[in-house]
Amino acid sequence: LPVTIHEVAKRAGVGIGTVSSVLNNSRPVNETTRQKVLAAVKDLAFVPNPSARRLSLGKTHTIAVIIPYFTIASQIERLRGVMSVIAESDYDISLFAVETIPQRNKVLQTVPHRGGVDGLLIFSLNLSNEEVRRIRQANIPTVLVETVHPHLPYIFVDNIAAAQMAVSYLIDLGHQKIAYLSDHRQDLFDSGFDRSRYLGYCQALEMAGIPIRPEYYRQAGSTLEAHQRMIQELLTLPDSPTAIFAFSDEIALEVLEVARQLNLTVPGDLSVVGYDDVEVARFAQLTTVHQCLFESGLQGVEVLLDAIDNLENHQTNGSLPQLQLPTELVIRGSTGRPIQR
Amino acid sequence: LPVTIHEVAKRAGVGIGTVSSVLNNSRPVNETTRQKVLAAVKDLAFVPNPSARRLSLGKTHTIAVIIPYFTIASQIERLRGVMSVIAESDYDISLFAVETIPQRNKVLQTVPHRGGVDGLLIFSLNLSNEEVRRIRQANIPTVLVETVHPHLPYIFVDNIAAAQMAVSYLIDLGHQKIAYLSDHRQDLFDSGFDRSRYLGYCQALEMAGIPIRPEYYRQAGSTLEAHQRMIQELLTLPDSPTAIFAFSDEIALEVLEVARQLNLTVPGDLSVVGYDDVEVARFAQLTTVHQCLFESGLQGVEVLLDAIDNLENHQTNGSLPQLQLPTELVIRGSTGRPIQR
DNA sequence: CTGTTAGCGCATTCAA
DNA sequence: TTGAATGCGCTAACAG
Repeated sequence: LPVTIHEVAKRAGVGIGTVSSVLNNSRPVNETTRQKVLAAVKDLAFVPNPSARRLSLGKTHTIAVIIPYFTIASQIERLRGVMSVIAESDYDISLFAVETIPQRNKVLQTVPHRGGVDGLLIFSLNLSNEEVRRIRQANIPTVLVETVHPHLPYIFVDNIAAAQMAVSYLIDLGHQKIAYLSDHRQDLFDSGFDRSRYLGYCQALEMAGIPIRPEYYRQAGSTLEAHQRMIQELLTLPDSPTAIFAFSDEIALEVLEVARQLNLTVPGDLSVVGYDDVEVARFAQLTTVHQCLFESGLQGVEVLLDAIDNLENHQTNGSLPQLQLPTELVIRGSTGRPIQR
Repeated sequence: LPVTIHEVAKRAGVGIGTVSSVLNNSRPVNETTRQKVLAAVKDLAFVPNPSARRLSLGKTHTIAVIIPYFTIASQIERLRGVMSVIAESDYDISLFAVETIPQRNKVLQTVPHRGGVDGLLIFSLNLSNEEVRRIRQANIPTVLVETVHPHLPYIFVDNIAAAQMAVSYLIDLGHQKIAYLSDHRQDLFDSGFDRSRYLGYCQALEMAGIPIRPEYYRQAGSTLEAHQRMIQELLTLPDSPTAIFAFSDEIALEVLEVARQLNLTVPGDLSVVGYDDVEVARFAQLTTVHQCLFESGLQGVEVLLDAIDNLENHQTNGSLPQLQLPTELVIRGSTGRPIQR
């Protein structure tokens, strides 16, 4: 039932080569015959078969996007950045969300080798050297977003510096008792963000000569209830913190919620800093670390599409694009000077 | 550089037909030669070229998912449902997020006709009869999720009934002054949810003999600030409502926030009901309408994959699967009897 | 049981 | 400027 290039050619009274030429502007065509072809194409509502094009051209016009932590708002924002440039290109997105370790491994083993895509965009996954070796061997352009590897292009945000900036700000406000709230749920794939941010937290404390107190480092519970309980414990410690630096806005908002339940005023009794600057953060008056989420996805595809072009043109660009995106501390109402009690 | 089936055949000392047979179990193969082929495949790390398979089979093994309102948590949850079954199948997902009307129209015109996918899953978009006609003419299996059309299969939630249930619950609690908070941001594509839920709200009031007061119907602002101001206006009305039924959990949470700023107690001064039952709703103790988000996506693909199979086997299943998923009112701490002042 | 051949629909080279 | 022929890599029908 689907109409092919042959039927168009017959209808226009030309050869299939001419039809192809008209459709792709691949060679000059006499204006008269050109119009005949166009008319036939329109009459028959002809659309070239993508599978045939792909086989003939050796190009899929598709990129794979591999995303863990798919439910997290920040990931979606990155993906939106990707889609914003893809929508304007002639590429499609093939989506692979990974939610478990086995799934992660399976996707990473198969997708790069199946030849179903022209390029790979990998979000937030720490790749082993072996995995990177196999990807490079598969000779498929690949760009990392929100994760790094020395042998691959990446778009990255300096989590350590950002965390340090946030905590230093709290210290400058006069806080000495600052806790760090991690979220081990987000570290299912050992992405290392949590470690990086904790490192930045420690560095800031050290620079200020403030000792690091183990009871001020807390991992999130896996259930909402466990999580809430953990926050309560932290806030009702004998020597409870006056400020909290949270792994994410989501966690920070939970802290605000628990603080309310405990009748703690914010920022009077407790200052809270989040991370990500998702939309609700603004509404909740949450001081937070803004990172260029949309932008990171956008830049990621752009680097990837460039890499694909370069591969086609056999341009072996020597240096890998490894970009670092800036972060910014957005100061709102959830932080202030500590009140001495 | 990529290895083809011919090289495998040569290496195994057999014909390409045999290699194909082994790989696809398409016909019986002698166990000895079978092992030889498998060995060659492994040695050469052969992976069949998907483009070639697609062309030969006339099947892309890909489904398109068209999604508006991509940033909304409920959409992501539906998409997760889709991916959960796709991950276990041999299909891939091609993602089309639409954020503007022109984009919506372009995607709806091109994607069904390009032949790049075996099926279409369309979320939350009201299709015109003309658009449906063209889709059916393209003869590509299509399933609607969270929207309906008489001539297409769909997975749907009865918004009217759900809203009516929620508002009736508030009335049963003793509320008479109940407001409905819409979100016109979500209605960029005229999806009609807003209208449906307002209709259910009106029906519940009418059934209870409560007059509908226009000042109790509010549209959300486009900016967060405008939105907040609108909520404030509503809550500080001379004869302000004692209960609010919100279009979504996101809006309901904003109401809770504003109520706090106005020193209104919940549920003492104000009862709030949301819609969607997203994860944070549980944490915020929000009474809300739970709908089967994950499930709706899951069922959507299953119906779609069935439709694709039926198309291949020329089984013209007479009746269109048009399923309605149940909703449930989840009662938490944000609702209670009104306090007479 | 297995090798060979003929498409799948298109882009592109080679003649004309 | 254009038509005809070749190949992309694979599946499936055909013939042995």
